[in-house]
Amino acid sequence: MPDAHDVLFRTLADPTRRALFERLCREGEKTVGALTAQAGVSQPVVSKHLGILKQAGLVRDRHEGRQTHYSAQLGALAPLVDWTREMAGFWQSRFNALEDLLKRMDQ
Amino acid sequence: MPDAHDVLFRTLADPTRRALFERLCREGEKTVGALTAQAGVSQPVVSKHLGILKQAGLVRDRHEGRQTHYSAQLGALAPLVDWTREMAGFWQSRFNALEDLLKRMDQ
DNA sequence: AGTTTACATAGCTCTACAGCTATGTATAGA
DNA sequence: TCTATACATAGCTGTAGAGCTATGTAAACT
Repeated sequence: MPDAHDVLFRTLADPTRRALFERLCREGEKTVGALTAQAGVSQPVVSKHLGILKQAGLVRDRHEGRQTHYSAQLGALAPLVDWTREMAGFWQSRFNALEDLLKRMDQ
Repeated sequence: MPDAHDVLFRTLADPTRRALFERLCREGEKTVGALTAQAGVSQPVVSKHLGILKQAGLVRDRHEGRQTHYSAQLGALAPLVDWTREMAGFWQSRFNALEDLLKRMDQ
């Protein structure tokens, strides 16, 4: 039974799938057709990726007639942020190459 | 040519490899032997994973006699943090399920 | 009812890669 | 120098999964 980090990393590791998620983040809700038009892969492949993103909790779907609208669920990224913070935390007292990183995280 | 995000996500997607990186973050510098003893896979596999982590910039190696000491390079996680922040940014004006996330990121 | 459109599912192939064992290389010790 | 130790590399096998085409399902339109 893979943990939350596992699912997130594995889901986002595929470039095509990550690109779909990024588009949904940037441009908001999109239909499968609209996503397919720019994805560079076939419609079944897009549907499959969206299914995997949905399983990971990264997207929601909304049915409207025969269209399905997908949208990103940003909250699902929380475990990833936590993991990064945790790794950074372990290191906090060791090096200072991480100052850059912490500056980024704290904005 | 895969970009930095691609390399990071793909590198961290493997559980065995991510576990190695996590141990190096938690416990600091370790030899290949010490890592192998707890990894649950053979020594060549550990060496291979460490090589991949090194290529991704996530670890450094230091040779001392016939031992090789590996240590985590936290700075390499920066692109991942930036990516997450970017995705969050795109959404900032859309939903507020992300308030949780931003709270975490800003500490 | 029949057709078209939108998406999902099924079934296949092919490649990437994680794991193994065996071997190579280099350092430490006898 | 000969052996033992520590790690890296080579070569192989098995499997997960990303892509495809073909087909299924369901809604809109005529």
